[in-house]
Amino acid sequence: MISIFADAQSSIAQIIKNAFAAAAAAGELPDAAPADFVVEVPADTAKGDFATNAAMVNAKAMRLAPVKIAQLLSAHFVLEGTEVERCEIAGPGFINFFMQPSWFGRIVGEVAEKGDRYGRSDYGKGKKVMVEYVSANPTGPMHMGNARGGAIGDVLAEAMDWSGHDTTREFYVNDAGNQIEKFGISLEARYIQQLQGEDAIEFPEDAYHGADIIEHAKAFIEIYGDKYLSCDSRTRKDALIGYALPKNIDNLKRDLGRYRIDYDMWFKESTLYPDAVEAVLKVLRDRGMAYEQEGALWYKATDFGAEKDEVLVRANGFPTYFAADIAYHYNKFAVRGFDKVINVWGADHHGHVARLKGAMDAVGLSGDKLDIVLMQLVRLMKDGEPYRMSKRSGKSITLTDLLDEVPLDAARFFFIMREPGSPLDFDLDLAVEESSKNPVFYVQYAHARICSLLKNLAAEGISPRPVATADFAALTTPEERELIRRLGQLPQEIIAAAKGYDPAKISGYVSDVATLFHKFYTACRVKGEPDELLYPRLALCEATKTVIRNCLALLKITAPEVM
RNA sequence: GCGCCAGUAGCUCAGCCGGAUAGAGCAACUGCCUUCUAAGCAGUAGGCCAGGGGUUCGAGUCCCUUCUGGCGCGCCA
Repeated sequence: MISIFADAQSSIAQIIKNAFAAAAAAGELPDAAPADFVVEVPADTAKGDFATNAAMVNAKAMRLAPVKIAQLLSAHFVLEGTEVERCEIAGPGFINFFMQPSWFGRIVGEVAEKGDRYGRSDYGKGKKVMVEYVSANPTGPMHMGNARGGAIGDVLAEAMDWSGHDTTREFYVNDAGNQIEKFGISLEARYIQQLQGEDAIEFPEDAYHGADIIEHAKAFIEIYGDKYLSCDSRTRKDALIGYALPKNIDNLKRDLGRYRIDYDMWFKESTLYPDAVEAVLKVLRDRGMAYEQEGALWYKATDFGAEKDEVLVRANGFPTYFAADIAYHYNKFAVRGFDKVINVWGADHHGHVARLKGAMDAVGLSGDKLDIVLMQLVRLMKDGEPYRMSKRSGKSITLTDLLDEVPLDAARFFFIMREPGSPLDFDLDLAVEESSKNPVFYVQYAHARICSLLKNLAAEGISPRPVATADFAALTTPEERELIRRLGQLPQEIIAAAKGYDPAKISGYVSDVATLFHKFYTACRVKGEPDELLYPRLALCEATKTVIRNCLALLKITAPEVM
């Protein structure tokens, strides 16, 4: 069972199906399987707790007006023994259902009973899932895109975990290949410049211009001096890389840790060389998916619908990034046995999606098990204008800069508020301002308000106590009913976020709960009410607190008791 | 040129498998604190859902097309 709320939906669906069968048996409706219908929460909740379009979707096939079908169906509804109190036909043919008061009481009871675990489900049935995210180049600090990818991937992984998947969080460390060579060239140039002056060597245009490279060179000189000036370039670069790369990786770990991201695995690309890469190339050759041409080894991407083939091994003998990536994903599936792998990538990598999925098919695995969440890049805004980093100074806004200026809770919430596919403008001015306009404060405020209320009542010797389901019948206002109905949906919302790869569902849901609580708080008092009203309301406050806290825990955002 | 994503209120965005009067936040204006936190609530104003065709009982949602914006199409990663 996922939740009492979900049970109600399926039980209503069953009532409708039974009615279709009964109406058919009575010769009132055609004896055919009814078209798929939905049981959902109506936009206007005054219309009912649930609504179905069952009559409307069948109007055409059954050659009857929607309202007529609705009437025939509702005549066959068997509501005895269910928690549906009544139903009515409305609008163009909707059937609306109203639940019994005890149903609302059971939801509050469910939240209280499950506590910290309310929202968890076994929907994923323990399926082995990996979420790989950020995987920033270890050649420098992380940028805003990494910050967004980090929040999205991390919350997605949490949603997977909460919805019953065996979840692994992974960072792929690109510590090999061309960019590391470029890293070495950059460090070498700065090293020589530091010792012999700017003019001693020209700094390559396509090398890394960041100030962090100079810092590394200086620190390296502190330890080794000019010892590596006279040796050959290869030895010098290797020494510099060997010094700076582990430092950078440690910094990545430190910065992400500060951002509340802890990985289960840091997977190094370098461990794929040479064995895993060669092995996967052999698989491709054996399966006839690779061929030699002009001294390079090519992958027959065209066999999988691509416009052109792809190089696996360059004419100079070095494998491409693509070859390593195939080996890496082969490892994820064939070696480590993941049922599903989700990669969070910047939208600028979308050209890579189809060919990597195709390559999984080509090596005899299934590209369908690999899903890529493409995330539009972040655009920095300042004074209402796009803010571009200075190329000359090489300075750009890093994740560390961001966290120095913006509260962590706000940053995490901000980055997942928008669905991954929408571009995100990050307003630097607003970020620096630590504005209370940020929706995260709104949610946290609701939590703090509940805590304060509970504290005040405790001071008067009143503390929450178990309330019999039947006693929740006292909660009759629309504000109370709407809040409870929404609380009941948490498990499904988390499943929806996991299923749709959309962390924004969680932030949207918890904002909704906060709104409904604030409305309830304005409309209904707790303190000073007679016991038969006070205790059910107190239980509702407790349940709301639990739901908000659980959502914030999932988002890795703090739930303050006082604001 | 080809491909992917997007275009909804002044701004930033929701809108689930096609359904009931198109929603929220910010900005503007008006109310609500002698009673549990006003970082809140209620209300007013603001819309040719980019344009045009089509499918349907019904389209912001599906199909075609045009326009606009972002990104991608390396023996880069």
